[in-house]
Amino acid sequence: MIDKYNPAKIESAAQKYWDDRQSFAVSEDTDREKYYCLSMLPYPSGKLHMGHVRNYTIGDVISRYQRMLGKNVLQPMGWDAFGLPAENAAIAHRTPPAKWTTANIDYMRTQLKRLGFGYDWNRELSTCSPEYYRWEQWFFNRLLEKNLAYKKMAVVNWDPVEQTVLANEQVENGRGWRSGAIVERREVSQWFIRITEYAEELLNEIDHLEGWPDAVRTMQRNWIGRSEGVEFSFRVEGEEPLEVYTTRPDTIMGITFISVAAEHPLALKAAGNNPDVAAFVESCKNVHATEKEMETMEKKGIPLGITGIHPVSGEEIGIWVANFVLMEYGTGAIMAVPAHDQRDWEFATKHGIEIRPVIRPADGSQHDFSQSALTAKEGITCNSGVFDGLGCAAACEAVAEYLETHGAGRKTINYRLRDWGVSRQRYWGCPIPVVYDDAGKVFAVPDGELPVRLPEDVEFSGVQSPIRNDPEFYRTTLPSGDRPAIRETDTFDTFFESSWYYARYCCPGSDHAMLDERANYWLPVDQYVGGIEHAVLHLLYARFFHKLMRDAGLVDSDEPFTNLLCQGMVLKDGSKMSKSKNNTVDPQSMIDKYGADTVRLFMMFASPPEQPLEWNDDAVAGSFRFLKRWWALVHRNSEAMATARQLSSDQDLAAADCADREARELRRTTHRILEKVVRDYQRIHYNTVVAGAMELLNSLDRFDPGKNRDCLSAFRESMVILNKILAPIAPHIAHRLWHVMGEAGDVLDADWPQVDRQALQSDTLKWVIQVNGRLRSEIELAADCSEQEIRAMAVADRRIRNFIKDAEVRKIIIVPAKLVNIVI
RNA sequence: GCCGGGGUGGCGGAAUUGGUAGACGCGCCAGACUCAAAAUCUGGUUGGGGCAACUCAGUGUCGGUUCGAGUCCGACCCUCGGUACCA
Repeated sequence: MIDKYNPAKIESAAQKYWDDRQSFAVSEDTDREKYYCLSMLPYPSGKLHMGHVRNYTIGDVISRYQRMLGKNVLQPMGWDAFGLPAENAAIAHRTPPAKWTTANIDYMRTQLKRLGFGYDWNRELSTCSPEYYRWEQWFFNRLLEKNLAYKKMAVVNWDPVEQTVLANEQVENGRGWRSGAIVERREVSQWFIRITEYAEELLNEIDHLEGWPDAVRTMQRNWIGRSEGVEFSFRVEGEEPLEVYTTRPDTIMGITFISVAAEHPLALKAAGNNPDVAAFVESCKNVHATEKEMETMEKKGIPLGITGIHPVSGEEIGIWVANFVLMEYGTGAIMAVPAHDQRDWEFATKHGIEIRPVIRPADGSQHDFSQSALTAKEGITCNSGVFDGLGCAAACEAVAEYLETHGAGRKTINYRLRDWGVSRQRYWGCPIPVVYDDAGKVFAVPDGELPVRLPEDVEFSGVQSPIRNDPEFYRTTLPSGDRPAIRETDTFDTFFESSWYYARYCCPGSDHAMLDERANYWLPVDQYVGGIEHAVLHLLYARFFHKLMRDAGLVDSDEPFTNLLCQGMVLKDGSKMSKSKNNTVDPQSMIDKYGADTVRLFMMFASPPEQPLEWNDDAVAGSFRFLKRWWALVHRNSEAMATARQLSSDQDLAAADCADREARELRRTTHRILEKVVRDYQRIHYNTVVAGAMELLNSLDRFDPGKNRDCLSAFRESMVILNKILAPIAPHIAHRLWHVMGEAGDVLDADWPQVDRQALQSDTLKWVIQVNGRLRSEIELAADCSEQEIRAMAVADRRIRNFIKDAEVRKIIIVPAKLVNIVI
């Protein structure tokens, strides 16, 4: 009677085995090639969801495969533990955020261990621990020293009922998510990091990130949003010159009005004298439009009653305030050319402003300016005086040069990217380590006094950050110690923590430095695995932080992540699993029912890692069935395996020239599959790896190893290969069956199998015969047939003769070892 | 609008550089075992026609290149994701 496959039992035994031996603890070893495989760390929300399981299984398969290739593999895990949900839970359950977070971490850690992921738990970190965030505060001091961190006023979402700042995600249709009150835009002084200083490098380096998906690279390029143009000014009577930015200086002679943003100083000043303008400016302030509304929003505006002088023509141009001009981009003011910009065209048409064409199509065709603007940057300038008759590119140059020589403007490069605002008016985050004197002057907290600890034993009744009302926290003294000071009560954006954790994993226990020399052994990360939702923010901030750390002498690489894999979503019934859709499947219930190996196997088998995965309960049962069949096969043949081991040493296997036809056949199948599996492991196409393993199991199931010695050793060889190719995906059962088969050591550290090219050779070849490119017949010929013989045999085939009949054979194409195409 | 994926059986998905379309699995059908069912095993399973050998059609649509196209080129349709009054 064979032992029944009992996943719960063998999985906990395997996990204990690895744990006792510290199988996944690694250290620096310059003799071996290192491989750093990293999965994005989870937010400890309570329990794992299927997206986590998929993400971490992919990472674990990569890690275990790389280990079998002989590399020194680091795979760490930790917790992105600061954040808003802890505060919400605190209010709902009257538990301090720290307690709630720690309990979640403890539970989720047991879940990760239950899934058998090969993490080096000695490196585990939690971003909410003072040992972690003190280095973040220390690094902030370095940024302050370099003037890469600064304070300025910035607009926030303010909930007037709750008297608190809201994150963008907490604003729903312009209202606070909890209070339902209309959200106001309020200016608050906040900390910023100068990411724009690195915009050029962040953009240029994208070209070299060849191991990243194109989608992510494109998104980052668009996010940085570099554009080349010209900045110039209009003289305004009694005012400072009005600066505008344009990417189309070639259309400068077509300007018929100027627009400024509602927050622009000229608009605010005009609002002081003109109630209509004031009303308009006010109406713009309260619009917190959703994307959909933005799309269809009407172009509204009102004249300010002042004019600017055109820098070339000297013409007086009316200045308007318009709702579609953004204060945050460029100079907050634009030159408007309705003939060649669609928004300006719509605005001019509505307000009866002149549309003055200054570009005509290069092909001589006519454009109907009463219908739309001519926006293509291909054409010839006209009605433009000295700039007439130029192509757009040449005209841009000419205008830029004119403005420069006349002192009215200059070429500039503009970025859409803004400096990174890192202040959050929240409790559950890393305290920003500064204090203020009574005049509001900023003082850094000296390195020696770090960390500024976040009090964890807090009463969380209302919505306000408890430290704002906690004098014990905010009352302090200046670094000099001689005067009272007020401590900053804002905390860092949690993206701050997740921007450098990958480096900290390399230096566990380092309590004298943020990073030490170990970081340069492991970095950069060879393979990063995570969700596409982090394509821009997290991945851009982490790249930025890496460059900051490089320039602070902490790391010597330019980029943190060499290869990036973004796994697809987990779907159920065609849509993303989510609580709101009530279509979630709890991973824990699946693990309890089938075991970790089945869940891992199904996840890898159901679709390629980068594609979405459709959850299917029946198919999970199919994966379980496969593992049971494998289990039974190994146990059924354990005696044969023992005999095979006695008969043949490894050398015999490698040199096996198998006289037996069936043994040769099995070896051919095995090595054909192995060749494919090796390619698919490298391509990270695990679904076809599993398909290959299933095919191999099907062959082994039908094979009789007892026939003779050749069969026995071919069988053992194939069984060993099957175990090895499944080991990264279903590691527990592989571990157990490796020992059942009596193989030495752990499969975890077994060598990756080599394809035996000789085994792929065959005495005969199957040829596909086509007539005019359509499959018509097949023949099997000796492998050493000459081309002439192949030709003759193909034409002589019964079915082929039937197709050729008396038609003339014009050509015969032979694809070596594959097919013959007869053209008639 | 722009950018990036993706359209292949009843379903999830396979198919190096153009070379046997549908690997592998799920589901379904039939059979074996069983008093019966479950489990397990064996066989079948793209659609149409035919008793069969066989034959015709077929990878979103239309056209093209080629001895040969799921794969390459052109135009279009659908779908998923991202993103935007960015001047």
